[in-house]
Amino acid sequence: MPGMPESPNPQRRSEASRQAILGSALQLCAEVGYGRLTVEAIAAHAAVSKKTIYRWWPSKGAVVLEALDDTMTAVADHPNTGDLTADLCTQLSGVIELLTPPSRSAAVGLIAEALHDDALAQELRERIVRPRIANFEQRMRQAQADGELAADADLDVALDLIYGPIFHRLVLHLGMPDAAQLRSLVEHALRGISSPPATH
Amino acid sequence: MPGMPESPNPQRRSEASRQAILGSALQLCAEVGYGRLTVEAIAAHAAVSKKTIYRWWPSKGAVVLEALDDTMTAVADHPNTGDLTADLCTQLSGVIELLTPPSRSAAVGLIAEALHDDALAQELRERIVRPRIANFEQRMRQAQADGELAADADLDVALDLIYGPIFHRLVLHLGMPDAAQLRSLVEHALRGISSPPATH
Amino acid sequence: MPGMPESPNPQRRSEASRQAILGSALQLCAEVGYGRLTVEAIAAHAAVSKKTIYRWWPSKGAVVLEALDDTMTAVADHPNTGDLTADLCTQLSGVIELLTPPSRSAAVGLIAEALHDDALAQELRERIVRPRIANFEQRMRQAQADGELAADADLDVALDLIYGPIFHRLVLHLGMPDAAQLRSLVEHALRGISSPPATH
Amino acid sequence: MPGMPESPNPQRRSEASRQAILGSALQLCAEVGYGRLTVEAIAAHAAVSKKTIYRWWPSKGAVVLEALDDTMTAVADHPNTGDLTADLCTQLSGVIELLTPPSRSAAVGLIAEALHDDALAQELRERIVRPRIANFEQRMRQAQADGELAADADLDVALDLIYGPIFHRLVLHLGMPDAAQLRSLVEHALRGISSPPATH
DNA sequence: GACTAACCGAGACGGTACGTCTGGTCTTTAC
DNA sequence: GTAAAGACCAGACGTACCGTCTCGGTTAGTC
Repeated sequence: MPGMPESPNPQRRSEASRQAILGSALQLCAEVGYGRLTVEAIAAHAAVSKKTIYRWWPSKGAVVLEALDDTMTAVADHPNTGDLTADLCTQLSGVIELLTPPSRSAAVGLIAEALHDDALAQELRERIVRPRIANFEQRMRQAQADGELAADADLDVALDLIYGPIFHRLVLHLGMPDAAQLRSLVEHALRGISSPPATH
Repeated sequence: MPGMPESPNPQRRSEASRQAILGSALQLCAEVGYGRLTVEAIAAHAAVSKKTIYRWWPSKGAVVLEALDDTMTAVADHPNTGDLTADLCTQLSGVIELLTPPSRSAAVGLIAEALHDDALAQELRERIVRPRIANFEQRMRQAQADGELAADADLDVALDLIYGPIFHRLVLHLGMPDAAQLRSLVEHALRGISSPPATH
Repeated sequence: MPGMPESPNPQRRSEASRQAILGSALQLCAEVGYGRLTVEAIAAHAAVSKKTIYRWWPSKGAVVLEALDDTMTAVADHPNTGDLTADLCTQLSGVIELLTPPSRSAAVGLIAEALHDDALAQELRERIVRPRIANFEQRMRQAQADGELAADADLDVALDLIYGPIFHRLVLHLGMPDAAQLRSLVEHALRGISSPPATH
Repeated sequence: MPGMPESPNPQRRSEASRQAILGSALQLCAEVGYGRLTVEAIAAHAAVSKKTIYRWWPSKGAVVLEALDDTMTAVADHPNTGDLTADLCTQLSGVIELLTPPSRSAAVGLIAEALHDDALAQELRERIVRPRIANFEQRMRQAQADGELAADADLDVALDLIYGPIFHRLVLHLGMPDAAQLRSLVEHALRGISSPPATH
């Protein structure tokens, strides 16, 4: 029963207010950073009542998430040029851009907030993450069909090995990889999943 | 000149208060979660003046970081049984335990806060992360000496491939791997770094 | 443009909160004394946010002053039985009661605070003191019209001679006069002002 | 058993510290006003430990009282030129000077504090006020002997009528009298006490 | 001349209250 | 009946002083 907590009538909702709120959220997030972003400031900047925000979203995280979801549709999708390694590097570069710089990135702010807000975490996973994973798997299966990737490659492991390094570096503040490092990481990861590991 | 910002005289510092504060921080963090942890509550629980906390730490994040650092010394160090894969799994299990459950884990709270606090991020990296990386590299070099690992394996890539999956799953809320999945991940990762990838 | 510093909109003010705050202030003042009265305690006792107090009053003194003003309207007014001496004694007794005991009297606490808070002193004079002086002068002019008092008596001097002794005794802790002493003081004071002093 | 609470040995007391403390108290009081005067600031300004202050005085009020007592000895004593009215005006002018301006006067600060500190009030009365009253009565008795004042004049009433106006004006913030007003007040007061009032 | 008691400076400590800030709810008024 | 405006309760923030308490270092007075 998703969408349940909306008691007010969504049909009478002001689309103008919604747009103003989402836009203000992203803009302010870029200006002062997610941490210093407040519902108060969003309301003031969007010339909207705080009540209006709380009527439609449970928290500032939810606002930013919807804003991000809106702008991110069809962003960071996997290209398909026939060269899997290059395509993955391209897509990963897009993801890195989304997360840089961490202190001004709405996505990073959202990730941080979701770490102690289970409801937001769930929304983040279902609305933002899952679709990208699906898109990733689709591209990988294409690669298998094209013979670029072993047919028995474990796509779950692939996901972890390919995307892990970026988030590992993000949360431990080890610096994002440059293009060469990124390519090296992707190549090593692909090599790791190309066939089942030898068991002793 | 690290440690400089301490204007008060560290020699006259009350060790009892320090212990009470760090202990209370960890306990309350486990009880209510890092997000709902407050300096006020730490002070009350430790029977300590708020001033005493602010005298020695700049923020609640710094308190939790020091608490974590204290308790984590010699925790999560890399064992050496001669079986690299097993040892890595053992150590990774320890790390996973530290991060579970996310909403009650002090480490996860700290990670979240560091994402929008550059000073804290630096402290986190230097005091918590760097020593573990050094320990990891030491174990890996041992493995190379033992012939368990290719002598030319890139240890930076190894770090990303081995630890990446855990943090990837943490921040995108994909669930931590169980023992079998963990072993599979480690095996694939090790396979990925065992030799330079074939370039086409 | 008096009352200017109120930036919030006074029309939307909650009268219930105002009453609760003023009532709590007086009650707590009587219980613990003005010196130990805190804004924090007023807020807690009135079940009101501290912010609400600071929104409408600049200090605890201002709160107590308004509370006193509210309750004191039409209290300590000058009776008119046709016997000036008796009427003055009656009114002075009322004033003495307001100031007794000094350590529990809101009025005395206010007087003490106003001695080092110029803004409060001005409020005290204009809102509390001036109206009583006006009332006093009215009664005295009535006495002049009735022939009880010399028509050329200096009412400013009268004010000082009649009320001075009470405040003199209050601030130097010489004890308040009993009824007989009070009558004696009033009689001497009236005698002093009944005609211009002989100049040598 | 006065002087009892001094457990430390007064013989070993540092006179230099005592002087520094009393001097700093008066100076800071003049600079920032009694209300903003703190024990902390006195200690810092006198280059003295807070402990040393609390060892010898129970409160900041006691410090200021002693400082005042020290400097006020032989100040504000009653002159005797043979002209009672003039002498009283002279002495009253001295008192007024001590109380002006109220917000910077140590004496006024002390008066304010004593209004909610009974112990301080008692000290104030016994060490500062009583000696002045004795001195006043001595001068008045001299005037009676000289025939300047009726032999049966009530000196208690005289005290109230002569000093009352000043403290009345002080605490109700009505402004201090100028020389002419002061003389007028004194003349009226003296007239009031010159003989018992006519009773109807 | 060494001993020893205690006063001294310095300042960390447990506390209390301050006045400010933000979060999320509730009320009022205009459209 | 929805929305803007904004007052409200709640409570954490970081600061200022309070009065108490150790610390060494110094300075008497005693042996």
